[in-house]
Amino acid sequence: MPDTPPSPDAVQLGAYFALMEVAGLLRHAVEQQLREAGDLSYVQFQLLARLGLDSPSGSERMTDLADGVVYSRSGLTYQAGLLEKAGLVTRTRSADDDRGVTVTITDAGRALLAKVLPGHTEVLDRQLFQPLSHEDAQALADLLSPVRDHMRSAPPRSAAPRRRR
Amino acid sequence: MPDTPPSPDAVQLGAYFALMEVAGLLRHAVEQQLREAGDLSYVQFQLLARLGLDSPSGSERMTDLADGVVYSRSGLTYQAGLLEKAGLVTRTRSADDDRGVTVTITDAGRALLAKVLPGHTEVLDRQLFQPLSHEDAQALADLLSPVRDHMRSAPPRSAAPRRRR
DNA sequence: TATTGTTATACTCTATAACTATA
DNA sequence: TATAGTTATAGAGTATAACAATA
Repeated sequence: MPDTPPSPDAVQLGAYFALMEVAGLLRHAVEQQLREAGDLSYVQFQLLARLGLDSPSGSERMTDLADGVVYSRSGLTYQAGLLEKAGLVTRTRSADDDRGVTVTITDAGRALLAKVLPGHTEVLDRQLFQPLSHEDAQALADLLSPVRDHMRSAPPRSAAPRRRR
Repeated sequence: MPDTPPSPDAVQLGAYFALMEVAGLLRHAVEQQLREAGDLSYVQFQLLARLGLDSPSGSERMTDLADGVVYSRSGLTYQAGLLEKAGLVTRTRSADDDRGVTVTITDAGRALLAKVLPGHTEVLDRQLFQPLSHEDAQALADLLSPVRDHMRSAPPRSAAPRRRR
């Protein structure tokens, strides 16, 4: 009897393709909504949501913001620059480490987030949650949360010239 | 007692953010592997996989290829052009409809797909499936398949000047 | 008239490498 | 010497609109 092969079988491959297609279609849908409702890209929304919803202080360091958004440092600088130019965040030197930069969401940023969220959740309801019961949503979160934690802790070993954190 | 609100609650929002982050991180990881192993973008891999793995004939019309890959027609033309230039697909006028174009994967395309897949599944094992049991993978596929079907049938109502299909 | 696909074009985004400044 | 962030630059990808050809 052969060992259980380590390579994904049909079920795993199916889960993978379904995951990627759903996420891709969903991202496309919410990106349109965000663009129309607030002239935001999805990445910009992610950054604002992280500052405005996840962070108690509304502030985070550039390096910490990069985690989970998976960007090159220059890409984050670019996006933060756009948000700052739009008045949605500010950038100041970090208090404890003079090399660091602290990004803080502004009132305008919070206002835009609040303005955009209702339509955003509408899209989520229509596109993602309509075929899912509340229990399904819970099950989905329970399945994906450990994966997210695993991925965060096991970043793709790239030949990157520099490492984050 | 209030009705169950239609807007996503904390559980739904958590599922949504987990889904998007996992898919984003995973895409980033597989994109690197595809680029190194076969000089393919993820979209190009999706197109080749659809032709080489899903389609029995190895052929599909441009319009059908656009479904599920969520592109503008011009974007699909661009990607198909790249694949054709690389000798991975051919484009011919469709037999039944002279307006249509049939895209067919070549032997070289199948060979590249075969060359790239082992490393691809390695990344999947390491990044996505390590924290998931086989039953978890099955559950994930079962949860997401109906969502995918729903999304395919309910495309984002865009103000697009033209509609697909 | 509607649909299929291509082209031209402009724009957004991302990554690499070089650079500055601080730890 | 290593880390935080910026800048310059180049390349890939995407969308819009105008277009040609066929149904």
